[in-house]
Amino acid sequence: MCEYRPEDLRMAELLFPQVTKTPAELEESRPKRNLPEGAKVTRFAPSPTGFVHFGGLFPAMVGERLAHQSGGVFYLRIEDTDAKREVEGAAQSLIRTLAYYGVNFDEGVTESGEVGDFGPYYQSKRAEYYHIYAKQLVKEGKAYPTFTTKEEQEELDRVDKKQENKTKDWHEAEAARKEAQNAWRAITPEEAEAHLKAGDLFVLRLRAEGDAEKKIPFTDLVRGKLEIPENDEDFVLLKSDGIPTYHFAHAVDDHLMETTHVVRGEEWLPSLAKHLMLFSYLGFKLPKYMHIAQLMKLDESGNKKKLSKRDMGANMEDYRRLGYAPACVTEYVMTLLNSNFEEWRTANPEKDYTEFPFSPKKMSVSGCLFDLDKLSDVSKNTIARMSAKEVSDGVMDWAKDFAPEFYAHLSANPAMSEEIFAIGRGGKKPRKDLSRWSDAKDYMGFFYRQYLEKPVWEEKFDRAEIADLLNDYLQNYTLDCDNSGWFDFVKSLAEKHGFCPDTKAYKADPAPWKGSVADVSGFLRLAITGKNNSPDLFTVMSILGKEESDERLRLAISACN
RNA sequence: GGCCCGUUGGUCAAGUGGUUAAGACUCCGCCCUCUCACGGCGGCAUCAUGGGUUCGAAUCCCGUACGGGUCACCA
Repeated sequence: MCEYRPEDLRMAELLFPQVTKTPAELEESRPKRNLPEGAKVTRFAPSPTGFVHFGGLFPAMVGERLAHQSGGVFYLRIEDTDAKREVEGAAQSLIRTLAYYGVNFDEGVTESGEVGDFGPYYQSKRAEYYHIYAKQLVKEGKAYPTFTTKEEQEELDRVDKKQENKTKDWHEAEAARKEAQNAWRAITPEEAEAHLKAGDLFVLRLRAEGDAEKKIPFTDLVRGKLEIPENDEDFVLLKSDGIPTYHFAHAVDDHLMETTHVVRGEEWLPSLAKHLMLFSYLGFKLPKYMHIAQLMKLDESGNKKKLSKRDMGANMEDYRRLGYAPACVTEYVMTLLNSNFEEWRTANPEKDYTEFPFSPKKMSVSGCLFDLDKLSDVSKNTIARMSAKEVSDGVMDWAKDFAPEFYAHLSANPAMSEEIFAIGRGGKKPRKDLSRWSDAKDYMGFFYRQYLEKPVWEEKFDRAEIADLLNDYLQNYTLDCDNSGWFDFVKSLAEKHGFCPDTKAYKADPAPWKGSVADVSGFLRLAITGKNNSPDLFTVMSILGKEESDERLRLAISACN
């Protein structure tokens, strides 16, 4: 078992003189999870390079659901292994944004610091652990260093890899890779020592004994059975600054943190072979994998493309500004995650979405298009299920930050705002007027005198006639009755002025009439709300009160001239 | 270019060898109705393609096309 070759031992000492522990000793000193059977441990492991976008909320919610629905643990690990790309404060804003959408962590990096026994949860603080395993791999002859001088390194840093890939000659690149791989594999401890003395930098590479022609059967929890070629690439484990690459960090961290289910985007599928090899070389138990489909958008030429950070609507902060309630967004994400969610929702309108039995197997394998229309629809339904208070609070909360003037009106009389949002709420056929908080002003702004528009009368009616009618109404109406009593009054008023009280009769034979009761209601509506559409007029006037209604009628009458 | 993954209406999709190929969104029409919103009814429109296997294929196999991903000391 411990039959190491002397040159490998020598190499290990040369490269990692500071490492004294063995993996076994390390693991002995680490805590172990003690979770019930079936409890899943998942993580969200972003690199702190910017804001959370839709494509990030996706896997985060999957991990959260999986863990919490099984009584397990969901933790946040920050993959800050690339100092060059790191953005100041990204981790904190990410935590806040996810919390806003109800994605909360049990463990890991939090706003108030690190929580949990399996830390550190910043990869940049875990160098010690990576080096212990790295040294072990060198001892076993499964890893070797390749050296570059500082100058060569600077040159490499200058290359824009993305650009290079576009114009690359793939055959040439592959041949060069193989050649370099073979040359460096033969490095002796003596050569390494000379490089180290010269101050050269090294990266540690895995000695990959794989054959790309051979396929490994693999089962992904989302995608089912897959065939992946064995890894034959001596990929980098440790960069020249001693910090691990994603691949190595993934293996070490998810092993030590006892992750049971790795949830990540399907862009990782091509590197899965590397991870299988690493786990096997390190003797780690392989976690279950879920590679979830990317969210797509339509580009100019009509092709689907990965939704990127730059895209409009990708930044989760945008949704707050645009007035989408977090509950609406999570609801929409759930419909994308599991297509039977909508059916479940119809059957369980009052339940929290966390009660839905989420299933990885029901996730789509092909990337779906982000659909704003659908989001709006889901939002309307979600808001329709909320209480008047929730809606009123939601609108106010939004307006406070993004429409201060509107907020001033709302907050001056929150009770009235709640009364307004109570219109048509509840019951079997609730109104669905709002898909976003920002729709509120258009919908109910007219309640506030400042937003009341001047009536624009229809040309086909005589202004004097309208004024006369409104005047008659003003002198004789009462709100001291119920809706149907009020409408009976409107009908009688209509008839008195030569308007048909029955719209059906009017449609059948309009000739004897000036118009119908619908037109009369229209005059009143325009006078009271300044608009052609509004919720039920009687309710609107009741909320406004007799005094304000009277005043508006007077204003409208004077606008008839 | 190599490798991997995918392809059911405009969008999201159900579907696992026999279905009139669900449902939701969008759009259109009608009904309800004092307007709007809601609700009800109806309509448009789908198995990428060519070969097999089978009594029978959206479903299984092979090829083709198309789309996506990936091939860094980025994650």
